Amino acid sequence: MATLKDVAALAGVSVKTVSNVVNGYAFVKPENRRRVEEALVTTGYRPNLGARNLRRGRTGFVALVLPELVVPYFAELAGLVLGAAQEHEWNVLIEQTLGTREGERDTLASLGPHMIDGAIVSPEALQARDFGELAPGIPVVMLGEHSVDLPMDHVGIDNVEAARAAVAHLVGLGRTRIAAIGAHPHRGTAAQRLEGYRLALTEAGLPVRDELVATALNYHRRDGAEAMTRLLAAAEPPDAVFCFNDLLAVGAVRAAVERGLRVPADVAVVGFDNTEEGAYSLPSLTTVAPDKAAIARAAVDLLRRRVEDPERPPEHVRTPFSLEVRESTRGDA
Amino acid sequence: MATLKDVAALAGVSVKTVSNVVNGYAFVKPENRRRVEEALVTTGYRPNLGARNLRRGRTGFVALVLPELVVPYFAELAGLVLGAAQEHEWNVLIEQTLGTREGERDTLASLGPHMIDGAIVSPEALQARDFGELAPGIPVVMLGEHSVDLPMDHVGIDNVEAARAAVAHLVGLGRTRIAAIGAHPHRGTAAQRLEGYRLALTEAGLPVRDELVATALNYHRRDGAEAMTRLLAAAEPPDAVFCFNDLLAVGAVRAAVERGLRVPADVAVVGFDNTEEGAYSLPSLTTVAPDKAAIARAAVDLLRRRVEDPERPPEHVRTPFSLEVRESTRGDA
DNA sequence: CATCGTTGATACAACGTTGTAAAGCGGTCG
DNA sequence: CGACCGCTTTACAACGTTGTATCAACGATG
Repeated sequence: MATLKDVAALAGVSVKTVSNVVNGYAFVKPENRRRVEEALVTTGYRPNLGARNLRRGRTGFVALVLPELVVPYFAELAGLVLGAAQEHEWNVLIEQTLGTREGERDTLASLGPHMIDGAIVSPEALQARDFGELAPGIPVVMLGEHSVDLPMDHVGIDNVEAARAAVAHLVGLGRTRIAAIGAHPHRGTAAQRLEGYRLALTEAGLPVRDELVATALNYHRRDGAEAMTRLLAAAEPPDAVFCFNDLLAVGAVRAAVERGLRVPADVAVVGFDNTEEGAYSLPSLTTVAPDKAAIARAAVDLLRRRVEDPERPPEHVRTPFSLEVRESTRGDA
Repeated sequence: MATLKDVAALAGVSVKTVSNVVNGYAFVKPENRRRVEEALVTTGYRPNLGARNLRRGRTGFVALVLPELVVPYFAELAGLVLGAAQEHEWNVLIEQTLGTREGERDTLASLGPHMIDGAIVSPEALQARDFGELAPGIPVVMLGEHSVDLPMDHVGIDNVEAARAAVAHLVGLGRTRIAAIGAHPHRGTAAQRLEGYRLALTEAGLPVRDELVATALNYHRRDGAEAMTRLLAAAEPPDAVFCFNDLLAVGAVRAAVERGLRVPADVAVVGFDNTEEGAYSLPSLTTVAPDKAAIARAAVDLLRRRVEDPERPPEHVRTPFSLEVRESTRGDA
């Protein structure tokens, strides 16, 4: 591997002059610049980023900390963050926490204060406030969970509003026994979506029944199917279900169909996340569609600004969402 | 951020002694060791990996280069590679090439010979042999494409055999007009799966008809739907389809259903990759199931061995696969 | 008692890069 | 003609870590 020293020797100049050429320093005699550039090519020089970063104090790496890549929402988001980071010449280190508190702690602890310039974190089990302690001094942007009182940068949609819109849509279809799947004891976003659900019901003059709220400890397809099965076993089963993510919805649809029900005729289903999978499933899923590209862009941008100025006041960015109405709530499925 | 120097000052020993304690060097007086360990805790010392790696020549990073994370197969695989790498104390840097030749070139070039100890690459557009030129000296393990003549480590299933098994299954159901979706001018795996398809047909005494082989330039759901639509528009439409991945299969199923056909009664569908999505779709997908965990483990393991001994002869690891039979080819959907 | 090996600690250099300070050069101005 | 300025280049130190060499103290061995 060629180093600056090798290039300098070949071009007959000092190491620093080569460094200057590489970094675009203005005052280099054209003759020398030419010679150096030639030497750069013939040696195939590539800067040693480790050394450069040691000197500069920046590493050029950001961590993206998320629960699991098998969840399409996170996979899609990760892809977009990768793209957005690339534009800022950042490399992205993806860490999976598997949603456990330990996983999230270990990840942040082992990441260390050195190898990354900052982190974009999608917390699940871990309380947001833990991050300040675990990763002191590391610029962190939070995704998803919305806790205005915390002094951290944050990007996300208005979960209460989004859930409300989704349930209002079901109300508009004339459904009266509307269930929710995805309640969770510790997840902030779950609490918010549940609140939106309750709000929408109350506004429509419908009762909020506890037996129509199903808990899901994970947000996988299996959990959606299990929750739906429980709901359908009740004396008065729901005629509509609002699921807190698309995977739960896919599982719920499958469970309903396996019991011989028609979607949406017998039970309408709404998901959340607008994953591609939901657009092609049978029936295709009506879903809350957050602007994932906007989230990715905002997160990377926020992180960049935070790295540049650690003292700036924390910012909360609300990204837009829309409701994508498809077959799972439309008549013509 | 505390450095070795700070810890040394606090403990009243030299920097090197602290380094020795940190690295588990045996001969340190118990008294000093105690003092150092205490100082390590109170300062909250974390090693600067950049500096350590600069010195050691290893970085502790591996790159995972793949087309796109929105493709569930790659997302699932990435998750497994992350886990396997963690066991070897490697951090994983995920790079998306978007399947373009430029993307793959740029990625490898920019990764540089310095920041990573090695790379696990799932090539798509790029020819395998280009890698030797682009990333000279970087240990690389290839995934998926199987080209025995290349002197590189490689992990993958036997694509010809797998495709043959899938098509043989359709033959066994009594289907006679079996189509294939996913032919591709440049992809090695596509060629192999096509070969397996042809083999199975020939073995069954069925003709191989060109009009039943549909090309797909990408392997997304949309491409599967489009290809299926083309196939169904023919004078004699197929009664079964073998798709080269699950996404194509999902799209194909959707297109068939939209035209009023029943799956599998009118047309049976087989996918490839055994993504979770296919297990929950309606109907659930019969699919070729590669052992993804085995692939991930083998790839990381191969890379570790290659890093340790760059001179060892290249190895080709065949991982097992099975055929997961589900509703899309079974009667009871 | 000289020699040796073991245990324990340290100084120094080096990894490859870049910021700082400074110096060499030529020209212009007072 | 000396001072000063702008351009160009360089030597040096430093980022934080670890390998090598060295040194000191000590007990055991010949």
